[in-house]
Amino acid sequence: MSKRVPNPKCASCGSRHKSVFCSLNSEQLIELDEEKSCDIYSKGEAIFKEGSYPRGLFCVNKGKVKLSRTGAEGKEQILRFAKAGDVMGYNSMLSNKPLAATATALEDASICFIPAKEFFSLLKDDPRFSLNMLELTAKNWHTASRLLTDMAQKSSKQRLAEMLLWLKETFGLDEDDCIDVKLSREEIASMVGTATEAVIRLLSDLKKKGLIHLDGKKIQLVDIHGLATLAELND
Amino acid sequence: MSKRVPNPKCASCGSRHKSVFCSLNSEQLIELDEEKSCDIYSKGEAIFKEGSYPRGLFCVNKGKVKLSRTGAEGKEQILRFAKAGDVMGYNSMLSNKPLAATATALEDASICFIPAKEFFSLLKDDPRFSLNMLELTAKNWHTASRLLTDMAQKSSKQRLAEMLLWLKETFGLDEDDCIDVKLSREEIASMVGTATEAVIRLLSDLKKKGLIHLDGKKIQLVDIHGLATLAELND
DNA sequence: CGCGCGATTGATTCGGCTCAATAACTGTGG
DNA sequence: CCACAGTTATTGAGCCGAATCAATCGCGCG
Repeated sequence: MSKRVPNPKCASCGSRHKSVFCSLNSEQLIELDEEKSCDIYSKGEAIFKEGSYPRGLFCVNKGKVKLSRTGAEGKEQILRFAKAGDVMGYNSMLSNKPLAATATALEDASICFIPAKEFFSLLKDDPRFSLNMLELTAKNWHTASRLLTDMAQKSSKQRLAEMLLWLKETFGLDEDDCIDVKLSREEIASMVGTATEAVIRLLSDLKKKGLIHLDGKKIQLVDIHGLATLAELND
Repeated sequence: MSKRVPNPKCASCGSRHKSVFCSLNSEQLIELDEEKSCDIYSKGEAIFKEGSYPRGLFCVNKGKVKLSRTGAEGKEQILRFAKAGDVMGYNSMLSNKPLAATATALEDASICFIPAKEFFSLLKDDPRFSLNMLELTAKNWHTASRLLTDMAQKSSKQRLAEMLLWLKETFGLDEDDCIDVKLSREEIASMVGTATEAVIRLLSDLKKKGLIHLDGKKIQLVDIHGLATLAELND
């Protein structure tokens, strides 16, 4: 399945400056290059699975990844996404708990792997890296607390509108204002926390109201402000 | 409202060894004692409010605190609780975002306040403290991801059973196997993410099934294993 | 002892889930 | 390049959990 490939160099990684590794010096980057490895995962392939213990940190070099959790009846719940420059698996290593989520490639992706030893050595020796990681985990909490509140209090229509805006923030829009990621209706449903059929009906509803346009998996955001209003207020 | 009181000493704080401060040496503890302050908040009083920026870290010395967030229509959603030894407000400081939650004393509480400067100085100079904080924020994520999945997928009855077990884990049981915290039905509802009336009906349901006993605000857990089964499986 | 908020119960409504049937689409091999 | 098989998307009907609204009860507190 996954295929080992030559390491891309951290120093020339376009995403480094937006990542937790932004503060590393060239010496640290060279060490990282020596210790890490890199694999290609094809679309749909699992990078790691919830419940297991990771031996290191995963960092997305290229591609899009969904992080999801399997609920009581085997139903998937998407927790977040990762794209180039994002790291995964750190929560599990830091808390010494099994991985809370499964990571799956949404498209062919190249993922670097940094052994735990190297990760902890950075944490111990570089306070700036520690602070970056703390900032990252703290932001996660901020996002999670909002999601939790929304999930508990908002209607599925509001949540869908919100998720569309979230996808826009995460992946951006292409030249046609379409959300730049391909997700199945089922995957959207497991973000919103509802049934696939409901997503289809709600999307078609939003289209009818002129807030979005649909063309297969492509979702064009027509009225972003309208979506935001819908997500906040009721109906 | 809140009343400044003489600082309790960190070194003699019964909760220190279970807290993020467990690794501090006596010198660091003395410095902490000098920098911090301590206030008494009475039941129902707000310790801090979501949306504002904290000037430091809050640490519960005595008492129980709920951390909640106000949703779109002013409805409260309880995110977590804090008790002696727990710290609050760090996510906001670390991510430089406004506080995501409001902290309210559930009973008269004594809360220490550690100025941001001192907090960041500890983070910078003591890698063990950084690691403790990282472990804490990472565990938060683990909990939040489970809550999120449950909120999205489980029935309100299952969530209620789960919350009762969660309260047991957090606050423990008294000599009568009653959950050792007093919450209104409304507060329970804003944990579970449902309406007050629903909580009442569901609690009475659990009582009928012999899983719990009720006596006013006191909730006695009769069949913990049964509750756990209910929380996991369907109905 | 009475007031008022929190708790409880009942009736009704509605959103959203489930089940079922069809249609559109994707990739695969002939 | 087309036919086929297996998904994935869509639509419809019916049902159920849970929210809402309304009324009463009971307990704690002043």
